[in-house]
Amino acid sequence: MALSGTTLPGVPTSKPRRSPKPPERQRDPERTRGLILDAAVAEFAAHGYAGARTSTIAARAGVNQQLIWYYFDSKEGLYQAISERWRQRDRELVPPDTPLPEQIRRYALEALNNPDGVRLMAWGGLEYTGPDDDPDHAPRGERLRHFVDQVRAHQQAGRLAAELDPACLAIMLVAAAMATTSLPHVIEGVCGVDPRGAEFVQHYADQLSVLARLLGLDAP
Amino acid sequence: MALSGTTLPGVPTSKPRRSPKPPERQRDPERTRGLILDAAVAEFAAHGYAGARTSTIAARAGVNQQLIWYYFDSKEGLYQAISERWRQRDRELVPPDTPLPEQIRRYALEALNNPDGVRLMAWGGLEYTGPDDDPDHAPRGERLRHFVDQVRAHQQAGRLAAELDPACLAIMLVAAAMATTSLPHVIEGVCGVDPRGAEFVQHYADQLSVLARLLGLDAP
DNA sequence: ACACTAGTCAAGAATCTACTTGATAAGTGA
DNA sequence: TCACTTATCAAGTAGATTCTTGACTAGTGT
Repeated sequence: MALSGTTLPGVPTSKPRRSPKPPERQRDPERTRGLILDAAVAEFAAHGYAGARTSTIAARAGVNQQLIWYYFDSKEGLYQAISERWRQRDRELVPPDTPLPEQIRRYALEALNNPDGVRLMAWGGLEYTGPDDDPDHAPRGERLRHFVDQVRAHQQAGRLAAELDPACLAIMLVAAAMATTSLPHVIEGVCGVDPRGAEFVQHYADQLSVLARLLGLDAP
Repeated sequence: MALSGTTLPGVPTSKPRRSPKPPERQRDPERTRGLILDAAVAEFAAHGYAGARTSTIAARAGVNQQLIWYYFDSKEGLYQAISERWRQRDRELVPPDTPLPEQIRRYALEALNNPDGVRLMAWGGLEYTGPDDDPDHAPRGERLRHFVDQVRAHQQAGRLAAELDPACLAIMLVAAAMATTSLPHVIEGVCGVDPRGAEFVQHYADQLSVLARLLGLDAP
């Protein structure tokens, strides 16, 4: 693949085909990488993988498009890189000893605090093909199993109805917590409000913690 | 734009550039339209609007690509057409006088009976920009408001906790009902089962109706 | 000083993809 | 039977999009 000229053999073109002043930026690889990653998060969150455009990412980052390939090899590589970074940031999301209704409430509030992250998670579900292509699979599973364990503990303590499968309940709560992001069309249709506005999201998050309490998920 | 040849002027090429036998199918416009629509539903459901390819749709339908433009004008027109058809099919989904836990259960079972429809709804949420670009907006709102009314009736009859906002609860339930479709990566991560398999979907749907009953949404 | 590497860029190649064009066969009505 | 419309097809075109090439420049070690 490393052949020099593709069509014409090596005519040593010495014409000065360069504009006189390419004002190159101050070099800072770490910063450049970060700019691209930030722009990529925004773009992938907004349009999903298929809808995202590398040209838009480069423009948003204010760098030359080629740097995407220099740093990340491909669009796919860039996508992997942002979920990698995601995993690291996501660890200190909610202290695990927080009461469950409050944990749930905070998850729902992520729609305000971290809309891109929630959208990435939602896109991930629709674009999901199987655990093998999902770099975030194992860590996410672990995080959520801990949540399920807490639900189960409440059940074993007799606060939550015995008929409920803790894992299913956890999934329902997570899905419900993401609704302001994943189902804005439904919400706007039924309530007529801006489903991503602070007012509604806060109200909705409160309601979700009420639901959790009604089910018996509050502290003993 | 309607100039004939772009690069070369009109040389009346009379060369027989046609293969001898294009074995044309039996003509049946209604059927052809239907084939395209079916293929489009599958493709849009699988990859979303941006990820869908008109060439794939035509191939899946077994027709010439051009027929998409002949019948639907554009990719966008085709997309509108499938949501139009959707609206009609969706009417007789669940009889409105069914008890709420059972309604919810059936919604969750749509993941098995009509996976493409559920996925289209999920894509719609992420691709949603506002009510104006959403042809399904008004009818969906109406359908769901009716559901909310039923929830409210239970509340006014004193069976559902007064603190809960019926609209929010309805949204939570709908979001939860879609989880096997919208969050397969989460489910597989936490349960380790195939989130779209019949076994899990049925279990999950049952659990959802249990939840509805626990909240007081069963018949008086 | 100076060679060497890593970071940046402009320009384009290769490929994809929605959409067009023009031809032609199948139906249709007089 | 014959003009005319409708449905279908093969072969494009235009423009977008991912990725490559080759040149150039700012740092870095010696």
